[in-house]
Amino acid sequence: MTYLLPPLNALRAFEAAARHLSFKQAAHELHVTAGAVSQQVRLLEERLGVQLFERRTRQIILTSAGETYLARVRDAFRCLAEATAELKPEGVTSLLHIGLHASFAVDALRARLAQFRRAEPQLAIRISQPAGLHELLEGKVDVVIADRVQRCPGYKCEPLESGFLIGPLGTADCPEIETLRSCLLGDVERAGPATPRAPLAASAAGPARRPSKPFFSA
Amino acid sequence: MTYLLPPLNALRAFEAAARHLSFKQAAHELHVTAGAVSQQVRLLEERLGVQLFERRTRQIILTSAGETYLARVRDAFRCLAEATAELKPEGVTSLLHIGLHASFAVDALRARLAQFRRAEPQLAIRISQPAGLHELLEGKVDVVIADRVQRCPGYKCEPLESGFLIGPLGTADCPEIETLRSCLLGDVERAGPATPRAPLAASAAGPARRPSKPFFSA
DNA sequence: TAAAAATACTCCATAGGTATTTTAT
DNA sequence: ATAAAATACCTATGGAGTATTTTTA
Repeated sequence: MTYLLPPLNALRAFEAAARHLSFKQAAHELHVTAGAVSQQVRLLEERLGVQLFERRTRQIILTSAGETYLARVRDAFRCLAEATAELKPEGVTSLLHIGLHASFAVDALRARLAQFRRAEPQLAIRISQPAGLHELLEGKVDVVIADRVQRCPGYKCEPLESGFLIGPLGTADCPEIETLRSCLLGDVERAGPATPRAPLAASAAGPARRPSKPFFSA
Repeated sequence: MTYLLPPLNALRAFEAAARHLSFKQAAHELHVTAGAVSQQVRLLEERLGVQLFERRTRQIILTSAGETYLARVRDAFRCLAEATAELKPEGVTSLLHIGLHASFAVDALRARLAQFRRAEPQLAIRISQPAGLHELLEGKVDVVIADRVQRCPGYKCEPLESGFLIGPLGTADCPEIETLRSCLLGDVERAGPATPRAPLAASAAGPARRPSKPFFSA
């Protein structure tokens, strides 16, 4: 009972491209370049030996094979996404993974994060720096703290004193993130003795491209 | 409508490991080492923030979370595998991708392959060398010609004059492969003028680990 | 000419290998 | 003593970036 599967990452590229009928838009969604999507799709087509798209100038359209394939691939992905989403409740956000944009000094946030820890003592916290929208999108972190934001469709983006807290839309499910925001804003009363509030350091560094390493180090 | 998916390759490792309840067996199925599977599963668990296996000595067992997850992941994979399998008929084996083990000289097979081309003139053929079970399992080639075979569960393995032709079990669906085997054996009459038969060169080189490059070069 | 896709490189992050350690049978 | 899994370290491949070309609206 061993499944014979095509390259799964290429499938993702195909699915996104087919949904948007555009390599460029797919690339935007996946946070990669159009060239990467083009490559992956071509790879998939070669592997399958089936043409999935018909390339017109400035547009792509699905072949009939591509159309039927899309439907089924999409079902499978939805299935995986749902299964994954429903898996979490098991450990009901016992770990909050916070991503910090490169432009933030961890030290400057230390006091406020300590406050947050006291407010949510049962919650484990992990900090990763640098982190950007990438990491959020890929599920590597649960929230990102950044100074500036370009575009984050599908995400909730709330202003802080200086910077923004970007998290998943369905924050209703995750009150801890609201608490985090409160702590970062400073208007938390119920959280132990008031600590002197260090100002948020927000220097304007270039956007961090990739996380250097510290993900999942522990 | 953008899906949030965990690393898909790690999912494959998990699925195989969960099915076998063994990293080692899973590694064998996936043609990687046990360490690789171990890494991938750990990565997945960290990413999900959920323990999927309980590690005992010399064995692993699924946590309840892992069990429910397995069921759904397996469904999704089956869905993908079926969709992919049913996709081919569209282009009804218009391209046969033949993998050649490193120990075979392409030149020695040239005459017989030419015979095969004449026998199946409508069929496009691609040759890749070196190729091993890997490439077959991963779908990079449709058949492999090798001199020796260790273990290939789930594959049809037929002897040639010298060496073996290894292909998918359901060869009933693919008469072309049978024709190929006939040509390689030499007992083909209906295929044009008889050509002098070059003997199969089968030197015993070490097993080729990875394909150097020529896959999908055209 | 503009805009999207194809293409040809270059690079690096990560998947995977090797070797070693751990642990319970 | 053995066999499976964990782990550390290193290598190499595949995926992604940049730059360029192609094509037609």
